[in-house]
Amino acid sequence: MVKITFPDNQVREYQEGITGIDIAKSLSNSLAKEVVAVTVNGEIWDSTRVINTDASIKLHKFDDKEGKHAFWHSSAHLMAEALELLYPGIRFGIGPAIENGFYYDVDPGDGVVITEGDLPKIEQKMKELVAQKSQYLREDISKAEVLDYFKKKGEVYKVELISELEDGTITLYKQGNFTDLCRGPHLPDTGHIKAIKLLSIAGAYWRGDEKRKQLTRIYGITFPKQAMLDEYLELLEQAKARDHRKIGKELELFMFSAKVGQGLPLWLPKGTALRERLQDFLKKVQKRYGYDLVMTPHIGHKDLYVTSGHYEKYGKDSFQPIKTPQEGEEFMLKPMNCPHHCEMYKGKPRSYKDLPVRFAEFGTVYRYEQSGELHGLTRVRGFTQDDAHIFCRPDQLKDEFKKVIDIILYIFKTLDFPDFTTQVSLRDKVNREKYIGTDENWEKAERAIIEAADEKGLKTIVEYGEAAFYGPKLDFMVKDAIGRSWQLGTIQVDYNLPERFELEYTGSDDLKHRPVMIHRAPFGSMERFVAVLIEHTAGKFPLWLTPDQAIILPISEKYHEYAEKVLKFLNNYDIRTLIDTRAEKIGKKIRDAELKRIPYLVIVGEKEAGDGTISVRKQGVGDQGTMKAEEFIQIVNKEVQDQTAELQ
RNA sequence: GCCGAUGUAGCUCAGCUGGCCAGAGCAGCUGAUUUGUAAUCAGCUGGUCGGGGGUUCGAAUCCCUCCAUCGGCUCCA
Repeated sequence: MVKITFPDNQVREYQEGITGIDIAKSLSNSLAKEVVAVTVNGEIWDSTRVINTDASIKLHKFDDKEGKHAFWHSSAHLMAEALELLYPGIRFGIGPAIENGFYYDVDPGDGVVITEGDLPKIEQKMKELVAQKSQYLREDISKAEVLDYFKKKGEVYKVELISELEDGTITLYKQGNFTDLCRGPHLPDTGHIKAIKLLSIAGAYWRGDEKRKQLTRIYGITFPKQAMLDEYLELLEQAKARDHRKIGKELELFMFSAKVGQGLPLWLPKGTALRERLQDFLKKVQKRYGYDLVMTPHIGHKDLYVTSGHYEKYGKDSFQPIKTPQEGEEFMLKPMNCPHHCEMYKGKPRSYKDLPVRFAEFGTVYRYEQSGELHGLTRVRGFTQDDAHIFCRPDQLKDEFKKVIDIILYIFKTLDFPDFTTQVSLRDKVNREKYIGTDENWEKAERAIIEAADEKGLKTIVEYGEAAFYGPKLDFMVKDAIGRSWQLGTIQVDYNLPERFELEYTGSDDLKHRPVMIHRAPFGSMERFVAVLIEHTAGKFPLWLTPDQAIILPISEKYHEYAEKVLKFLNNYDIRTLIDTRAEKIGKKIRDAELKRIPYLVIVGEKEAGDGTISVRKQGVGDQGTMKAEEFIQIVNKEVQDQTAELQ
């Protein structure tokens, strides 16, 4: 007998040779049908693998992370089996489970191209294989034998992978006629995979190396129930409907022009109004936190970036320098604001009493992003950072860091991003040559960040090796309304630039000291943030931010005069109001205003003109009844105040 | 930059196994209607079929090339 300990510490005895599935069966038959994997003493196993010792276990269904992983990984194998049947001679790279589904990188062979049009056919073949309910069989085989097997098959990618594994036994999984190198775990059989959707196809370099062969990556997702797939596809539809590129066009917020150049956003009047309002908001917050607003030009002398080190690191891949016609002096489009700010810091002698110095700038920068990487407003070649650089004494670092965290938390709160995660990026534990600065400084900075985050109650993930070469950082990822994560704000400690620019302050000891720099951008960039805000709100911006707060809809031309009066009145009270005087029926005007996501629709007709009132309709909600314009102004002001409460 | 796909009116899309003057809906304009909470009716305007080159008697349709967009890869100060 073996003793099996369950997650709730309950212990039961079973026969030796029992499997996860058997244990599940002993609890309930329905559970047994759903179990896809089992954690045994901390290791994830197939639910069909025999347990011969005492063990603590946890059963996994599709609804937990481990279960999904096994499910999708098995699905990747299933797809591979289908591909091998459809494309004889196909070679396989890797086929992992990912956050939403799985993919497999394949080399279809010379001259063979798999396109999206082929996906239904592959899906169909997978469904046929599901019907066969082939078991996933685990085998331990010696490395030499496995190598031999894959070599004979001509699986060059697998051979490469196996060669790098340690000697000894290697596990293979086999289902039907398909055998793959794999650690597992896998489903008991293919019959579990009830719903299949292959989503897209893309090129992917073998082992992520652009110098190596580009394989074909096929993305798919599967579920144990058709209804779950339908739900997932529905979510994708929703995401599509929220696409900031689509909404940005519809609401006339921004546009692109091939003639102006790719990746160079043009902010239309409505988008500009939105962005200006966001910037005003930030300016106000930053002013309160002791920032000084500065402005610097869009270009800078090449030497500036040679000094900062950026020229060496990024110069080759940037927009190339422009030259003055007479002297041939080289200037670069500003790729970041910090070097300018460093020069401003150097503009006069600084005393320890002056620190921290905080320079904030909505600085527009230009970076040569690879053409394939451009994406709406989230990845562009010209963008405006909500940038600031704090120059402080080392002893002020932690406090300054905490203040920046405060700003970011406040911004997230005001803009209604309640759900976010943070990541502390530290030096690599082993490989330390790539970092500049002394060990002492690094340790100080890393400790400052961790403590600051901790004291602010942030739950952080710590990632080693993710720090920038010049210092550790703290990144903020927000979750949007439909659960997607977006990387936004960042706070970075920098020992590099103060060194390179030889920044100094005079200490109380009358000696020269080197300040520490903090780079921080709560939004990252205005472009990126507006994109995230659009996707988060689906274009229904909060009242205080939205370009147009209300629109007056006269029932007919007869009430235009009264409507104009109301318009003037509302605008006088700073309610951003439009009017729709088209010869359309009220239903049409309402529809169009709703589609434009205008928060309040003000309807005026005979009744309202008669007794000097307005009829208010709230976007997405409906009729709010009749009231005096004064009353409406109060409602709007109250809502704006509530949304920006702590700002007052 | 790489792989694959796409590019037809301001927008969404049809036509694309080569062949009557390239179509529809919405938007726009004009007129009628004077309207009560998500699309009033009629008429009209509008297109170098992404640009260039080629094949052909004939190209939106086939080929080449460039540009842009989309999905990924790589990159991201």
